[in-house]
Amino acid sequence: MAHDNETEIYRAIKQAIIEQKLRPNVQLVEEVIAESFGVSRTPVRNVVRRLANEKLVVIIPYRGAFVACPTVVEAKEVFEMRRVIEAAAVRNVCRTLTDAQYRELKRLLAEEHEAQHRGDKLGAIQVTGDFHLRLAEFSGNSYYSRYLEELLSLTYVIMALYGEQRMKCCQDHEHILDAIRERDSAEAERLMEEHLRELEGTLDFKEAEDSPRSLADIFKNERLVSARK
Amino acid sequence: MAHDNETEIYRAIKQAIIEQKLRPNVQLVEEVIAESFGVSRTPVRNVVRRLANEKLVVIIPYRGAFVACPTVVEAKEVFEMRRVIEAAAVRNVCRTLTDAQYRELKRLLAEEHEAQHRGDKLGAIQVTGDFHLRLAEFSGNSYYSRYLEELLSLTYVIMALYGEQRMKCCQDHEHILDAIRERDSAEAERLMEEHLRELEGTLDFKEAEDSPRSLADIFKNERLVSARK
DNA sequence: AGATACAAGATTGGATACAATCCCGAGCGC
DNA sequence: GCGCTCGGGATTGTATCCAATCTTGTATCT
Repeated sequence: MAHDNETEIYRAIKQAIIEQKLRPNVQLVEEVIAESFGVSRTPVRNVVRRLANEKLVVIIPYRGAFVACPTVVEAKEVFEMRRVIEAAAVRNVCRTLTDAQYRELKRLLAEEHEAQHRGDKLGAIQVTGDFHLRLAEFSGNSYYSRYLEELLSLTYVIMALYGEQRMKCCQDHEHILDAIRERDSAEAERLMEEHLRELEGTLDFKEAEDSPRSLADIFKNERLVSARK
Repeated sequence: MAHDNETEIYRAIKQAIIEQKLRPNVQLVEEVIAESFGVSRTPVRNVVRRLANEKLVVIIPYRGAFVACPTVVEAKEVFEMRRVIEAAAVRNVCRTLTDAQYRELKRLLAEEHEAQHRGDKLGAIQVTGDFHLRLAEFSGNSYYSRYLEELLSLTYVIMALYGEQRMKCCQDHEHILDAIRERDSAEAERLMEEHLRELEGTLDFKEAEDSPRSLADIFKNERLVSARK
């Protein structure tokens, strides 16, 4: 597979969702995507279905595929799962981290710091995600990275929906990496969970509690408003 | 979606793999499956791709789809992941178990006991899986059940490959359920991890260490055999 | 005026036809 | 006899075509 068409389309759509070029609830019309990539609908369909499996888009039969719009409950599920998986992953990494891996993680933190310094929020978020993902990859169990990749994509969408844009977790990451370096798995795990809890804590679920999730919800609210008048 | 064709095909293939009617490394020829279901290749392709995402089959481009044949390393990854996920799930269940849920789990244990008593190994294994899956569903976080369903299917294949056929975990399950009933989350978690470790321990990785993993390996062995003659 | 029935447009879902790729064996040259 | 090349058969991958379904706009009836 020299350079796979489907993979290319997959990455492009996923990236567009992550970068918020494709906002939640936006419809992904197969033919439009197909034309813009110069292929037929078939591979696009495959990619969309794959994204649906990862819960990044929602398919409504005979209606279309829409960028997912996670509810507050779903968002909390994602973060809980991340805590479970990443805590276990970081425990593993404490046992196995090599010097080369440490340097790479250190490099990512530097990148993150730099991106944050020059105000590149999108870049900072991406690098942050890469840090977590790389950590999971270093855990020596492919499932950690497989599942985390899915959860990370959803995290991006969730942060776009409910998040403040300022991130201040650079310190957290350094502390985690230090603990790993010291082989202190209990502390590393604790820091990781705390870090993810903080990240979840920066989200504003209150205000967006009744953010329109589906069109039906929008109509429901409309009716209530006019009934009250 | 009254009764979805694709879901039906998906369940059938998955069930066949679980029941070992489709053994590891067997090729899933799209047209054959399509004909036996009276549909075209299109929905079959979708199902096969989905199974590939779940690592239950492996797709080799322009060659075909084959029932997965997990290596020893992959098998250990699956069990490690199950420990992480199910430990967390059972912790949650300790906080939220209702009477109705308890009765259902109790009923599953009775079914398991009965199936084991009449020597229905396949049925016992299935019910055992249902117990674990139901537990995950009761955890209140859909990701536990989503991921566990995937890991369970792979567990079936792994046990078919490396497993002794006798299972003796009925007691384990009852102890776990008791601990949950007592709201003793630490104990329940410990028992669950121990149970999964025991299950992994019954597998015989040594003997099957060099079991053929891919078709290429099979062919390689064939050649060696004929070369030896 | 409001509601309902119907038709047109748009989009997806599935079937079919064709192209691309791989495996394998026969034939050829050395 | 051995290796290489080329062609046949099988299977997957992609494009295209038609059917099924949903949405929306319009006309008609009350």
